[in-house]
Amino acid sequence: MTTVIETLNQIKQGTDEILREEELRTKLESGKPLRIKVGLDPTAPDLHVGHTVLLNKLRQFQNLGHQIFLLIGDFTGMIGDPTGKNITRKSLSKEEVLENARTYQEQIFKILDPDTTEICFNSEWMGKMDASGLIKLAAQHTVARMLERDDFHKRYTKKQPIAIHEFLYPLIQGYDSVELRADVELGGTDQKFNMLVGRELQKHYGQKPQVVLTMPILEGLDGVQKMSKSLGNYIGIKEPPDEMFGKLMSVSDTLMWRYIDLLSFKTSAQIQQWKQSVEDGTNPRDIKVEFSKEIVERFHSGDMAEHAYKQFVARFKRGEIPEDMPEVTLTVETTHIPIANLLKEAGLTPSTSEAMRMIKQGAVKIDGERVSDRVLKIQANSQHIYQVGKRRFARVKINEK
RNA sequence: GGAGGGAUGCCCGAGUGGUUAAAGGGGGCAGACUGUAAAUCUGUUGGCUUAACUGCCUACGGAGGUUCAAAUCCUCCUCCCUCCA
Repeated sequence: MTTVIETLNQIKQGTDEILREEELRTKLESGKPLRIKVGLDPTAPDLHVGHTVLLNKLRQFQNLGHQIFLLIGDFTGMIGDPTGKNITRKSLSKEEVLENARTYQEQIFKILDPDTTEICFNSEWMGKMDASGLIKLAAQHTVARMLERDDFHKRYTKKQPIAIHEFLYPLIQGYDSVELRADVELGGTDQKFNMLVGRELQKHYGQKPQVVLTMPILEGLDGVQKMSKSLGNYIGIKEPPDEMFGKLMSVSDTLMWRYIDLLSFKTSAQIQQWKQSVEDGTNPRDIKVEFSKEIVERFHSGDMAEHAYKQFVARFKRGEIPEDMPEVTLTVETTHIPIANLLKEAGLTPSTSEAMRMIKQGAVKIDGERVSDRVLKIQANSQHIYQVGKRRFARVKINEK
């Protein structure tokens, strides 16, 4: 029989902050399954490894017998979380929201247990709320307190615009906690403010305030901004093994420790040992390989992880041509096609000008042979392997019309 | 309601009539090197085209106008910021 203290310690591991810990303890002591809320943005159905930091924590709660509520913010999606960009998002249609939700489930149940996961939409109650309800809700908070929120504060002091409706976002998110009667809400550290508003609102509506649990946010591949699809610095959990492995390997030697801390299931003793061995002269690359294999195995399989590793070595250490590559067939009007046009048509470069540049820079190879002639014509009825840079390959077949 | 300031390429940001496809930085891409798609150094970074930076097209919030010539001047419009009320 594990004690509440042990459970609490287990939950605390890897978290950024728990507000307030005593309250969580009291809730756990009640012995009842807790209602755990987590909010999701309906616009980005592609989950990346950054999300899994949070999801793994949710899974842990499930393992302890608690109930997860995945709240899809389809109503709040109309506002868009004010992240410093004053772009008004276009609202999604009902169908799009449902479609996105379905994609979410598909991915999320790779980690969560469907039996104790409930999916809900905040349009359910927000769609019904009328203007007077909204005013009542808005009356629960003050402008000064809103401006305490870090990014509002920054924008305000930097004289950047803040639209009134952006203030509604935290209020609605907070109100969701009221509707769900949440005991605990989980989110990234960037959600702290919104989640705290939930506590306030729950008190106003006569509920016990939820415990707010924040998880660290994983930086993207650039090591600076948070991992997100829109910034293109992410590793998606659905990505093919080779791609996933490569991206993990491209993480810088310093950033890799952050990834390991947040994503690896290795014990902290093991991680400590890794750090020590690098200090003693082990090549960080070797640790990165170990770690990358672990992650690829988690989302694919051990065999695929091993295979991805072998491919990686072949391709980047020995400069070999990969096994799989896209096959493209082009049909040309004449007996030949200029190389630059071919590269564009085959999708290896976005434009012919770019193709010209790549040739000039020595990035283009045909069947492994570097191309230096910018005006090279490729004969029709031929098939070759074309390469641009180290990572773009295609087998292109040219037919004459 | 009044007064003033601003909108430039993926992002930030110079540029106030011509040599501006537009300085500089960031990011991206490529090459070299290597221990990896790390780090570092170098190059490159609108599109189509040509033997050739050769020619053409598109571009400085939007629409007009002045001029041989406009990102730069004028008019109107849209959006944003500041101060006053």
